[in-house]
Amino acid sequence: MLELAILGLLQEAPMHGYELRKELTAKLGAIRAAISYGSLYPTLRRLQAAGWITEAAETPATAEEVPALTSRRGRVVYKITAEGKERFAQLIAQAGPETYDDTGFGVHFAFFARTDQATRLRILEGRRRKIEERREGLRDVLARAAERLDAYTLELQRHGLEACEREVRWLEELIANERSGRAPTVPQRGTAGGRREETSPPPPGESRKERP
Amino acid sequence: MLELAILGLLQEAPMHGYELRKELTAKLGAIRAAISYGSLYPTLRRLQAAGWITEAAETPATAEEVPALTSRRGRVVYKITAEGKERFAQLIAQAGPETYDDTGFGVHFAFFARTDQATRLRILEGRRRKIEERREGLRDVLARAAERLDAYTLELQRHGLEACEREVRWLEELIANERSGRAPTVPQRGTAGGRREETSPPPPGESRKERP
DNA sequence: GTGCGATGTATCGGTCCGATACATCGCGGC
DNA sequence: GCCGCGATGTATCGGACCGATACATCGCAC
Repeated sequence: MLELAILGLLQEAPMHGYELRKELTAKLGAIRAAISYGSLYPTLRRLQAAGWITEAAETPATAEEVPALTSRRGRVVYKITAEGKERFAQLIAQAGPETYDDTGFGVHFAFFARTDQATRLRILEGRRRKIEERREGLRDVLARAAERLDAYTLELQRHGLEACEREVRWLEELIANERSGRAPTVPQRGTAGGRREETSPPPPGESRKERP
Repeated sequence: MLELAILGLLQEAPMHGYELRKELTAKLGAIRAAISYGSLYPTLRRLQAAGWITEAAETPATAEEVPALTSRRGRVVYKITAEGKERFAQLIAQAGPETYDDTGFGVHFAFFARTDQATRLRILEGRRRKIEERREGLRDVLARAAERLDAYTLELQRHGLEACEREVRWLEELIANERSGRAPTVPQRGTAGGRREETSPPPPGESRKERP
């Protein structure tokens, strides 16, 4: 999952680790907490070893002045390669079971602007199916095992059930939107946000802006 | 987290691994997918090594008949020890930062019936604070970086923001409930569920049923 | 009588996290 | 002048947890 996210971000611009983490946090903030360096750096190394990204160290021109001590560890800028772009396209198009769990779906969704419509639809429907299953599981527990559970556990289930129902509705709207027409904007429900009155969503036709 | 959940469940009744997993899934189904055996069994072993639980193998009386082949691996029933109960009480009362993330909060909440009111309040408020921070982060992104993001990413943030606002409201109600009176039941919003019209929530006074 | 789904225990490789360490840079306060 | 301090920046280590996999038993439907 991290691999996909990094490849996707580096496709927009070359970046160094710290920057990458900030962008990742901004893009995925809705679905997960900030990514840890303990995952980020090893993954970068892995991607580099596989040849999906390359490293372009920022040596400040006059480097041979300071031989060994202090060692001047400049920022390391990472850049996606042609193979990396292929890899990203492959990862974004193929949908395994992990594509539909909370994190996997979130990451895929965050890169929907670079995903073709058929895949978008497939992923949205897969996610809906998964949430519907979770919802049914919760309903079963609530209907069949309610007397075995204490009031707090019950309230937790009720809250979870409501969240499932809400997400299914959200997905329904997105799917309907996707099928006929474009633009992911779900009709304003008056509630959250406040801003974005007329922010006309530019038709996100497939994946414009292929080259940097 | 798994450690806490296992200790909590075993406090209600001795169980073997498979059963434990099912109960875990029923109790925590609202917050996370089914727990993996790849986590469960190693954790059981760890708890056993620490002395929090003991193993009571179900050897069917006539065991010496079959010496080595087929080896008859009966179900292994786990039982919590006195030290384990202490450990549980300690874990449930102390709240580190991990207590407020999605999984940690869910597990703690699921055992609120065995938690004293002061701790319940502390955890609910900590959780609220954390969600409020996440909410502010999302609002910032939406307000300040909206034009940098594509329509799909924006919609993801909007959905996440709404979920945050909803959870804060839920927590507010629980906190208010907790402060004055008892019973975690949030006033019915007509939506989800359908059942539970008059299911009078039995006053879950602190932790009744201490001994099995 | 035989296959097949539920029950049941267990391991292995891999992903990701949290804590920790350490170095540089700009800026405000004394 | 210089000192601390928060932001920037790279990096590792141990541990928690997952997904795939393997294997064995039991009951029952066909």
